[in-house]
Parts: sequence; structure tokens; C-alpha cells
Amino acid sequence: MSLPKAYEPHDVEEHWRKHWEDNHTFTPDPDAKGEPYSIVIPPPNVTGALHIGHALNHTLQDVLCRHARQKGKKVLWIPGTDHAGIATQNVVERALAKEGKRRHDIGREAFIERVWDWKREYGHRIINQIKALGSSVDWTRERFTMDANLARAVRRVFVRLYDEGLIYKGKYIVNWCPRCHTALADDEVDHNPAKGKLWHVRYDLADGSGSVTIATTRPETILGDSAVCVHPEDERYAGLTGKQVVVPIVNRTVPLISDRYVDREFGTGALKVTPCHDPNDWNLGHTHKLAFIQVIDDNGNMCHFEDEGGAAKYAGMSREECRAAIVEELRANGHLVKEEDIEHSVGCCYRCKTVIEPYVSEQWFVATTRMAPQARAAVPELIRIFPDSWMKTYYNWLDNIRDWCISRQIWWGHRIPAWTCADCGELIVSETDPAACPKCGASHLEQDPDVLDTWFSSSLWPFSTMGWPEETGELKTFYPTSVLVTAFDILFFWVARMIMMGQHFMGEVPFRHVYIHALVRDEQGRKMSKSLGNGIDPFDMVSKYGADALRFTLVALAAMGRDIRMSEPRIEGYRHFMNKLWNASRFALMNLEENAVPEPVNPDAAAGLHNRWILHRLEEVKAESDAAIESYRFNDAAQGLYRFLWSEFCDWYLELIKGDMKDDAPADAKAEARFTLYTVLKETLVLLHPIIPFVTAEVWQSLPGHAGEDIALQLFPEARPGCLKPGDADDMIFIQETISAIRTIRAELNINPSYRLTVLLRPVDAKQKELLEHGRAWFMSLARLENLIISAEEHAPKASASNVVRGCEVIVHLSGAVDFQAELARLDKELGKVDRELAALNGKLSNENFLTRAKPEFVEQEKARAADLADKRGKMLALQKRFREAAE
RNA sequence: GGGCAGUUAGCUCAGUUGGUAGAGCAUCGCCUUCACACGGCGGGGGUCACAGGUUCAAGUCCUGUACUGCCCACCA
Repeated sequence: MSLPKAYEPHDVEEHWRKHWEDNHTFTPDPDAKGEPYSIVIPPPNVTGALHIGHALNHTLQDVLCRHARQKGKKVLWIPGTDHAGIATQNVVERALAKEGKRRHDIGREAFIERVWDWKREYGHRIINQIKALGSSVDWTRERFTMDANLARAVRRVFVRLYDEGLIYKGKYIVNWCPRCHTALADDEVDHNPAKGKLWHVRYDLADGSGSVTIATTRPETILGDSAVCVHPEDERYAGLTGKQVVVPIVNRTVPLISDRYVDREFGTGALKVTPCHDPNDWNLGHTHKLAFIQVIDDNGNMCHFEDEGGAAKYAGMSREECRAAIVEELRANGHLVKEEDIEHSVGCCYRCKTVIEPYVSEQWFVATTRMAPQARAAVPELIRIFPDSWMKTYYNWLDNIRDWCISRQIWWGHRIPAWTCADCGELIVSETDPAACPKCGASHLEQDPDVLDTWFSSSLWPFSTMGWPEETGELKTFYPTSVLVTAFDILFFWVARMIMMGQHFMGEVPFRHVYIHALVRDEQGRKMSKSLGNGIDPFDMVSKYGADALRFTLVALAAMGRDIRMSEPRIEGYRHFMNKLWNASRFALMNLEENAVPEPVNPDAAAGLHNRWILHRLEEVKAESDAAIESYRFNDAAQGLYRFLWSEFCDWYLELIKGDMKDDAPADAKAEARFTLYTVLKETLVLLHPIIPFVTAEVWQSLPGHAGEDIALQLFPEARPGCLKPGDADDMIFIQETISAIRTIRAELNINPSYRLTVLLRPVDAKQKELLEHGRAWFMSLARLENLIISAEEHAPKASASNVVRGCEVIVHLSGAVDFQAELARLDKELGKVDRELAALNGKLSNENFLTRAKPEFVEQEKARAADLADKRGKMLALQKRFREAAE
């Protein structure tokens, strides 16, 4: 079987994607043997597109899953998508807007149908993108957060929590988007800096004894004031608390209170309190039992209120109009003391950028304050977070948690399973749609119009996807999942809530590990975003460089706890690695007999030093890459394999066996090299497969004896402890160092690479001599020699260039026009290095404290090094002297 | 304001119990050597942000400073 000269990913990937899907390769049997290993995918927005962050997220999970399969585990990786309430609704609303319609024009049912249409049309796109990356998910278990089964789980959870008092309905001041007509979670509000005005307004004391000046950016809320508040220790206002003040315009008499919340430094140190229209004032209103006066409605307009002081004229105005009008009135009646410019931040709807309005309304809540302690206690005993620096962040959030507002005033999502009886007002919360009021029997029931926050269904994802509330085999086998892989930005919305729900409904945490990976940034370290236009589309990259190149890049850069800076040239660079692997494999195939598995030899007893060396290194690399993946050090795994394959296997091993592969080479040497080549390549392919599944799959099935096989089903190679031979490996490295020394001399003296040199090696002892003799053929080919003399008795000719490697003098005969200057410069440079190192070492060794207090074995090691260097220095000085004489 | 990271070669970054500072890319020189020019061989390049401290020994541990980035809270 022959492979094309350069790796072309496109067809290869297409073939294997289809193969894996058609064969249900990644559908586990829950009853099979083996330890279970499971992951649920963090479901991306169904109508979105995967960005590079998803590509990283999915690639890391895929590495873990493929690796776990290799370790004999039964692996379940569940794919799916999220309905993403507000985001999706917005997308569809925008599409409607193009037809000149708004959602209210077509009505709730028709609108929801439109969203489903949209989902059916665009849901495939994201699924195809997951497939393009090569993710080894179980496609037979694909889930969507609005699936019927998941909807059932949502209702079950809602009703149970309601019955237990952990879900309640209450008035609360929420972040309200007057345009979207929905409450927003705190984290759905963007804080944008804005230029505004700070108006200083005088409030007269009711007893006429003076006044207090407050500062506000929102004078329109004066209409809803129910107190003025100062800091209890503020001398400026000492003695005033407890008095009454008169709110301008409405002439309302309200108390002057004190609270430590007030910042004395800001404005005038006196704060007007509007409990219905500011979250902090809401808290003050409750602690000080103030009046709650609503003056702004759900559209952000001034609503109708009691006509105090003729204020009714403001009703119906927008917030902005009213603000201007009130400022004018204050100016006119002399209450406006000062107007100053101020830079402050304004909360805006994260979808539509409308300024949010704090608004008191009826909402549903989950009492997460009560669920938090148990979720907090799960870390780190039951759940380990990697890297553990995120634990503090997790604790910090849970320690400051507030109840979770779960109702959203939109249409797309899980509708709240609560009904109100139109006749008697009874509130009914039920898993199934009730036919009649259980209290009065009437059938005029109105379902709550709100839907649940998207994260509500997401928080059930680890068990809802496995069929809960049924007691399924999946749940029994695969819950809790092994690890959750996610970016830190949803640690709060999602991870903590999954933990709470898992503990509450499954009696067990939803995952054992949480691996928090990096954020992918651009070359300048900026977050990739659509608005900046600096995003790298992962699928452009896949089509240009192949999925493996993209995956390898992401994995190689995924150092724990650090962001990734991504750029296209980097991916292009790693594509070269795919090609290198491809060509190394081509070389192997050319040197193996077609369709014939090499005759096995005992790898523990290989005769060739090069074979013993590469087998030794293979064992080390196996252990290292295994350990690296198991401890989420993805970059270590990728870089270790990169180095082994390129710098050791290709650069040295393949060159070392070329002699063995010649027709006239001894049969046993050829057989041993072939088998070793075959073994090392095969096992390296398996080690690389979790990171680069496609190219490894393609090469694997072209190997003799593996036609038609799927590398995804191969087990992790067994350890061969008998192959670990550090001494032999070191001997091989000595030969490599010696070859490199000759090459360096050649390059630095500008001797043409094709010119065949004569070299003298003067070994320090018989063992070294024997070793060099063993490597004679390698010296001849890899250093391109005409003649090699290995003898301590032989002396260097005067016209020669030299170096010393582990005491062995390496002497290159120079003939013809010798560039004396070049060689002298080279020797000086080399000696300079030795001198500097030796000086540092001698300094250390003459330090009494070092000799007495450092670990003895370390002192010994340093002494040996010093002796080696001194020996090298002496030899080089002698060689230099001889050369100088020749030069004169 | 509270908290968390980071600062190592031109660039992007590794550096796991303190013990000779590394990789990839880029750069320079030589080479169309029969797997690969998406290649081979070789070279140059770093006061490990700064200042102290602990230690025989600090990129690594401690304290402080500066700068950068992020998270949380607040901005009446």
C-alpha cells in the first residue's frame, strides 16, 4: 500500500468521520466490562456556531475520551445542544424584524413554532461542526435541552423544589430590560462606562430648620423617594437623623435616616432613597421599613401615581423626558444646587444594549442560598477542580450567593409549570397540565406566561441526558460523570448549579473532576469576539490545514491555568508535524515488506544499540504521555510526543536504520530493525491518536497486518519494563553527540556537506573504543566520512580541527586549503565556554559551606563534572597548541 | 474597593519536590543526501520585571514594588 507524498487531510477526515458514525464506534455498551468513564458535553447554543473556544473545549474532551478508551474503559461522551433562551429568541426576532414583524404580531404559539423551525434548520450546522473536529461522541445519545425527556426532568425538578420550599415566588427588584420585557440575571447585565450628570438637589427639613442636599444621577426617581439617608458618623448631618424632610416636586414628607451603607465620600454624603427603583435602596427600604412607591413601569416610562404636588403631569413620559423635565422644574423652583459632569457605569441589557431599569416585580426564585453550603462542601473532597486556583473563586462565589431568579419574560424556553385559578386565585404547581382547580374545581386555569432561565435546564444536564427521572442503565453505570471540561466563564452560571442539582436529586455530585481550560485569545491577547472581528473560525482552519493540525495546536498550547494566544501561522506550523508523521510512516512502509508483518524478535534483547535506545525511549514516552493526560497536562503530552517523533524517531532513528535496510545488510540486523521500526511506529501512532485521530487512523490501516482496522479501538500499548535500559540509551546518546561534534566542525569551517571527511577518534578507554567501533557504520553515513580511525595511539595531524566529547578527542583531518583563522576562532569560542563553566564550578567547589552542607551525592556529581571539564580543557589546549604550530 | 493570575530568547510559551535556563516559530549559514524543502545539518540569541530576604545553592520558596490581564462588588 502506498501513500501520497504529502498528507492531504480532506478525504481522509471525511472517510473516518463517516466510518466512526456509521459503525457506532463510540456507542458504549453499559453492560460491557471495564471501568466506566463519562463526560457530558457543555451544550453549545443550538442556533450558534462553534468558535475556537468550543474547538478547544471539544478537543480536550476528545483527548480524554479516546485515551480512556485506550485504557480499556467503557466511555460515554454525550453530545447535545442548548436552547439558549434569550439568545435564540433574539436571533429569531431579528429574522422576524426583517419581515417587518414583531413577535407579538404573530403570537406566542406561532413564534415558538418559528423558533423550532429555526432550530431544525440551523441545529445541523453545529452538529456538523462537532463532527468536523472528530469528536468521538456517541451520536445515538444526542440530546437537546428542550427534548421531551429533558422537559419532563425540568418539570419534575421544578415541582419537587417547589414542594420542598426551595422554589418560591416573590417580589424582588430585578434588572429589567424595558425593551426585551424580561428580567435579567446579574450576569446578563453589561456595565458600560457613560458620561452623565450628577445633580445636587436641596431637600428642606419639614420643620423649616434647614435643608439637606443630596446628589443623584436619576432625578426622575425623586417622584418615588421615601427617605433620605446619611452615614451615622457623618458630622455634617449629626443631629439631623430622625427629622423629616420634604421631597421636592411632590412635597412628600419622608424620614431622614442613617445607615452605614452610605459612602460619605460620594457626592454630598446624603443619599435619596427610592426603594422601588434601585437595588440598594430596595435593601434600605426593607431594613428601615420605608414606603415602596413605584413610579416607572415595565416599558421604562413614568407610570401613573398619586398626584402629589402636581406630579401627575409626568405620567406617561419616558425616563429620559421626565429626567429633563424634572431638572427644569428643580432649576425653576430653586432646588437645584449644582450640576456636575460625572463618568459612571450604566447597566445595559447584554443582548440589546438597552439601559436596564431596576424594577420590582413578581419572579420565581430558587433558594440557592440554602443549597450553597452543601455544594461548597463538595470541593475538594468529592470534586477536584483543576487547576486548584479556581477553588477560591468557587468558594468566593458560593459564599456571596443570592437566591437565583429563574423566571424570564420571554417565550422560548421551558414554560413554568404553574397555573393560577381565575376563579379562586389558587396557585397550582404541577408536573402535568392540570384540568381543573383542585380547590374550587373551576377549569379557568391560566399558566404562568414566563419561561425558565436557560441555566435551569442546563443545571440538570448531567443526569437529564441520561434519562432521569427514569432509573436508566446509563445513570446506574455512568453517573456521576468523570470530569467536566469547561472554560471558567461559566463556572458560576453552570458548574455550581449543576453541583447543587446533582446533590439534591441524585444524592451525588455530578462529576469527580472539573477541568477549567484556558480562554482562547488572539495574538495580542484580546478575547476573540465577533465585534472585534479577530476571531479565528475553527472550520476555516479545518478546511485549510486539517482538523488534526488544529487539534494538535490547541492541545500543545493548552497549559493549565493559562490563556492561549492563537494565530493562524501557528496552526500552519503544526500542520508540518502531520506531514512529518505521514512521511515517516511512508518511509516505514517502504522498508517493510508489503502486507507482511515483520517477524517478531524479542525487544528486551535487541542486539542493535540503536534499537535498544529507541525502545527505551518509547517506554519513557509511553509513561510520560499517559501520566500527562491523566493529570490534564495536555501540553506536556503533545510536546513530549512531538519531540519524540520528530527529534528522536525521525532525526535519529530512521537515519540509524537506513544501513540495516540495505539489500546487502545482515539478515538478522534487518529483521530486528524492521520489527523495531514497526513496533515503535505503531505504538507512537496509538499514543498520538487521542490528539490527532484522523492521520493516525489512516496510517494505521495501511500498516501491514492492520488493513481495515480502526486505531480508535486499539488499547494503550502495554508497558515493556524489560526495554528500559538507561545505560544503553546513554551509550547511544554518546555516539549521537560525537556525530554532532563532527557535524559542527564541518558546518563551522564551511566544509561542504557532501565532502567526505577523514576523522580520528581517540577514546578514553577500552569500553569507549568498543562503543565507537559498534557505531562505525553510523559515523560513516551520518557524519559523511571517507575514513574513520578509532585509536588512542594515533595522534592528531597538525592540520586538523578538533573537539572533545566525554573525554574522547574528535579530530577532523583538514586537507587542502585550511582556514586557520576559522578553526582558531572556533577553538577559542569552545575553550571560552569550558573556561566559564569550569570557573563557576571551581568557585562552588572551593566554597567550604557547599562542601559541608550540600547533599553529598550532589557534591560528588559536581566534582565529577569539574574533573571532566578540566580534562576536556587540557586536551583542547593541547590540540590548540598543535594547530597553532601548524598555522605558523 | 476586594480577589486571582501573569512578567523567562525577536514572538508564543514550557520549566512537577530549589541543584549546569529549554521548546516551537522567527532569524543567520550550508545543503535539491534515494520518507519528508510542510525537509536536513549547524549557528547566534536570555542579569528569568525590579528590590530585599531565606539557603551551600533561587526562574523555582518568602516579603515588598512596578507593570499587564482577568474576576467580583460598587459607582446614589
